Amino acid sequence: MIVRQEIKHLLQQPPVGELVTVMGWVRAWRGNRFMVLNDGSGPQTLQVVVDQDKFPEETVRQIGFHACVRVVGTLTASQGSGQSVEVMAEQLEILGANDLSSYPLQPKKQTMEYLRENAQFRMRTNTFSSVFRVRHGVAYAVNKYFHDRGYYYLHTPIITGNDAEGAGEMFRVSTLDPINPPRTEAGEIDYNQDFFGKATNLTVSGQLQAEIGALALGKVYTFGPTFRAENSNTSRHLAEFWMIEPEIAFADIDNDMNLAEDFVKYLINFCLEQYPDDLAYLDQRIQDSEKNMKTADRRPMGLVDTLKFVVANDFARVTYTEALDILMRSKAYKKGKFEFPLSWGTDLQAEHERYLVEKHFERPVIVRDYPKDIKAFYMRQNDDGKTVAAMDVLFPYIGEVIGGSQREEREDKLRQRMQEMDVHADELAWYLQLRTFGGCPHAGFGLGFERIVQFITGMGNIRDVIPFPRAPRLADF
RNA sequence: GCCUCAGUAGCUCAGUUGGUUAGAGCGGCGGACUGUUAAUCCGUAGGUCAAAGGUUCGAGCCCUUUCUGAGGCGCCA
Repeated sequence: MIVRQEIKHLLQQPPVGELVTVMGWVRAWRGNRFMVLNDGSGPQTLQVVVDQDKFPEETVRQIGFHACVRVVGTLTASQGSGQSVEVMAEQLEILGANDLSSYPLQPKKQTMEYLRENAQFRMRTNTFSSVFRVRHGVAYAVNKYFHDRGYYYLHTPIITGNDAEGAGEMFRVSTLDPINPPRTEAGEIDYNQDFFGKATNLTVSGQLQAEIGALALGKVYTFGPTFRAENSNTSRHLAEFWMIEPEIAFADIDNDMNLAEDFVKYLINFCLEQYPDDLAYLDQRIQDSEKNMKTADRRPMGLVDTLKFVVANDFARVTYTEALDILMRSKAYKKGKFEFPLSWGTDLQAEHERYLVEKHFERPVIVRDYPKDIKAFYMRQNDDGKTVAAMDVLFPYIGEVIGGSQREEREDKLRQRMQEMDVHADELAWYLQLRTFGGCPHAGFGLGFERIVQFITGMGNIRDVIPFPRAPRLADF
C-alpha cells in the first residue's frame, strides 16, 4: 500500500521536525538543489532540498520539469525567504521521468489555445488545476444546496424520444446503417427499424421530465449533460455542457426568481469560503493579463471583489417592458451606439443585456415577463395577453446564466399555445396529462453549469472550464 | 452560419518601400554551479515562413482559393 501526505494538509499545520512522505510533480528545479513540488491537492507548492551527494547521479539527473517523484524527508523551517517550511530529502525516488526533449509544456506562460490542444497535460498548470478544483466545488455545492433544502436529484434521460423540446438543434442517436438505412415505402428513413423503434436524439433539456418529478416529489432538480447541435462559435457555447434544472411545485415566477438568486449566490459564496487560494491565484492572473490594457477595457473590480459584490447585493429586477424603456431612454441609444434596433416584441440583444448589467445597474439583473412570441410554448401566459412569466438572469461578462419560467398549468391555455406554435399535442400527450390529472402551479429554471464556473473563475472562454470541450469541429480526447 | 483579425524555430513573437545566407527571448541538448525563488552563467542544435496556385528578374512580405485559430455577432444555458 502506498502512504503519502498531501501538500495542502502539510502546509495547513506543518509538523515541523517530523519525517514526511510526499509525492508530486516537479514544478521547478533550481540550483541543482531546490525542487518545488505540487501534488494537485491545492495551488500550494512544497520546496524540497536535495543534497546531491546523498543520491545516485542518475536519480538527480532525472529531476526535471513535471517529472513525478516520491520524497521522504524531514520537514523543517526554511532558510530561504520564499516559503515557511521545506523538506530535507532523505529518500528520493523518480516515479515517472519526463522526456523534456518532446514534452509540450514549458515552465512559462503559455496561451490558453495551446494548452487546450494539449489538454492531457493542461491540468498540471496553475491556472487549470485551480479552475478544475473550483469546478468540482461548484458541482458539490449544487448538490449540497438542493439536498439541504429538501430537493430530490432526479436523473432525466440523456437519450430522448421527444421531438418537441424546442431548445434547438439536436444530435441524432441511431444504430441504423448510415450508408444504407432501411426506408419506408414513401422513401423516408424507417426509424421504426432503429434501436428504439423511433427517431431519438441526445437531450437538449431535462425540464419536461423534471416537471413529472416536481408534480410528485414537490421539489426536484436535474444536473446532467446536455447537447446542442447548433453551429455556435463563441466563448460562451459548447455542444456538450452540463445544466442544472430545478423544478418546484406550488411555486410562481416570484418563487422562481428568489430561488435563482439565492442559489447562484450560494454557489459563489461556497467557492469564496472553500477555495480562497485558488480564487486568489485566478484573480492575480487576470490582473497580470490586464496590465497592458487600457483602463476602459479592464474589469472595474478584481475577480474576488466581483464575487463578493454579487453575493452582498440584491440583483436588479425589471420587466422586459421596463428594460426596454431604460434602454430607449439611454444615452447609448440616443447616440446610436446600439447596432440592433429596439422595439417591443423583439428579443434583447447581447449589447442591450450588457448595457443593462454593466452600465445601467452595475450588478446582475433579472428580466421578467417577456413577449410570449419570443419564448417557449410551456411558459405561463400573463393576464395582459401579451407576455409570459419568463425570467432570465443576466451576469456581467457572460450574459445569460439562467433562463426560467413559471409553467403553464392550465390545460386549455397550454393546448392553445401549442397549436399556435405548431407543437404537436399527440407527441406530448404525457406532458398535457400532468395538467389533466392533478396539476398545480409550478416553476423552474435552467442554469448553465459551465457559465457559472466561467464567472466564478473569471475564465474568458467556456472551453477552458470543462476538461474536454466539445464544440463545432472539436471532439478531441 | 456571418463579420474582423491572425498563422514565421518546440512555445511566444520581431522581420522596414518586395532585394544577398531568416532573427530574438524562452524551452531543448551539452557543460559549470551546495541557499535557489521565472535561479544564474558558457556553449550548441533547431525553419517546406499554414497549404496550393498566381503576379514579379526576385515573394515571409502583393493577389486568389483552401485549412486552422482568436475576437465579435446570431442561436442559447
